[in-house]
Amino acid sequence: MNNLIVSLIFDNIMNLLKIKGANNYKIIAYEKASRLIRDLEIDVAELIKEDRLTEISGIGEGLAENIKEIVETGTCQDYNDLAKEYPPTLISLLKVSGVGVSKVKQFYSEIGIKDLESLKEEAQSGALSQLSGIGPKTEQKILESVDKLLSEKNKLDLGEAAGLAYQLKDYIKGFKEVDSIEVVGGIRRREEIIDEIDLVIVTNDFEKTIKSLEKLPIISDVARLDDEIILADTKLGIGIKIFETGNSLFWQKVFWSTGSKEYNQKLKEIINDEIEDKIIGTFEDEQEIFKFIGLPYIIPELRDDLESIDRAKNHNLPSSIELKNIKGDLHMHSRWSDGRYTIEEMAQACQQKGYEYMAICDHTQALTVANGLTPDRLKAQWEEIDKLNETLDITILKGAEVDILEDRLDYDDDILAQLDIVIASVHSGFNNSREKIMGRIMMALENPHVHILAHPTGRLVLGRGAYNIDFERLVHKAIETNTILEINASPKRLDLSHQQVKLAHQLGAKFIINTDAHKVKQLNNMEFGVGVARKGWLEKDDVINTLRVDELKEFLAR
DNA sequence: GCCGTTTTCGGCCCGACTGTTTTCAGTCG
Repeated sequence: MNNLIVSLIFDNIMNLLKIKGANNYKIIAYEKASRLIRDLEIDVAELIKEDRLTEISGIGEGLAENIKEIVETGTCQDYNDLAKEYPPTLISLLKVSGVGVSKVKQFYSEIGIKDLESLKEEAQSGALSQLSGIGPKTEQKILESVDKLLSEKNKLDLGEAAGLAYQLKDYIKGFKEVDSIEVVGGIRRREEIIDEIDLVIVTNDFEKTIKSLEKLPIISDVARLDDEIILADTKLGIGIKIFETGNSLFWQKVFWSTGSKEYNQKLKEIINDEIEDKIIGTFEDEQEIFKFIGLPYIIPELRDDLESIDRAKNHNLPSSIELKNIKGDLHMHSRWSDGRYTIEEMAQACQQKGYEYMAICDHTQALTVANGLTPDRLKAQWEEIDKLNETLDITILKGAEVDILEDRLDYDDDILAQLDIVIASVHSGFNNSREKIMGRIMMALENPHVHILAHPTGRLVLGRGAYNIDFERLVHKAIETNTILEINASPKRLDLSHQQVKLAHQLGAKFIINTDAHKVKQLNNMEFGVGVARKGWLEKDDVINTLRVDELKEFLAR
């Protein structure tokens, strides 16, 4: 539980150092350390105990001292000093689109703007465009972005929220007085944006549990709402709601706190009073509750889609795809472009997951910022893949994530024809007109060598809207050209969304679930992609990376 | 702030493109 708070404070230090205008390498050092600590498999407290912090490359004496201080006290002097100089609320301004360090400094020093609220006021009054370098267009753009950020305040994407929730679950599980705990609510339903972490616990000492929670550095405040509910605030902004219940009612509580409000209302309509009165016995699991009320089991992912209740009544629910059905991951990067691990390291990790196959799809030459591969470097990469295929117990496919440029793909057809798998995607011109961006995507879909359209809409969860696309037209073209639509499993993308998956599925599209991993750890994001597929009513056969390796090869050779 | 030494300092370093503004800050994977 310590890693998250260390990472958070280092992020804050990094941002305040940027605003202060500190040495860039110092900033990079904090940024890197924050990432290292966040991705660490074990708790930093363990490393401190064994005096091994500085064994991590990137953590020196100075950072190690700060880490120790944070683990002991929840903060560190370096951060406190910076926070005295610059209000930490300034960091939120850096997220505003069109605003960087220099504008934050300008806003703060010239008109005292120190948070999103005051920036909104000044932009609304027109005071912003009076400053040098800011015109009415920038002011308007800032205002729009600030409104969006304010509406997203204290919300996290599914990946961050679930990461925190799982850590909390593990931590609370260790309390002696706690018998059972489960993550429920939006995280269990696999909502893409989470505004509250919901947990159900069975504890025989409510007060003691609250006291233990208060000790956690990531938690800023714990309060008791009533006999059954604990509310807590976190330093990540998101709130936590903990439902306390007795042992005999644990699964009922899990059941009722998983569905959305509207969903539970509709469910109650079909559960008559007589049955409801009887749902007080002890159940072994949720399956038993569904059996008791006379419905087939409805997966948590569908418990905000009212249609699933009607379909359940008619015994017409899908046989939803499961994580264990996934046989391989076909979109990941290596050090050849902007990934952080070698092909061998990625392959070993995929092997450990029990995958039969994987594909390395590094970026192509136009994406210079991501060290995209020229055809010559691509061919050199093939030699490495050939060698690994001889020794490893997993099939590595040769692929590329080819950039969809203005009027062509980033590799010629003769190169594309030699690849096992071709993924096409847009990484430029996000603001193209509908006509232009659709023309580019249509061109890619029509290319016979392209198997997959990756992150088809370009949206970022809590970050950026989709390109200006005509989604149904895109789907129809994908079906016509036998191109697979990607469900990008990165919780920052979840692109397609579950609503789009449901629609495209109805239209007849086929899908693939890929992680787009740039690091070994991101291969774990597959569960979030599968969540989108389940929310989108998909079954195993709708998703091509559930095929066995020989079936997949046959499919790709088409 | 970290690292690696020709061991106590010097090197580390995305960069082309966009858009609004009038010279440069912000953006992208």
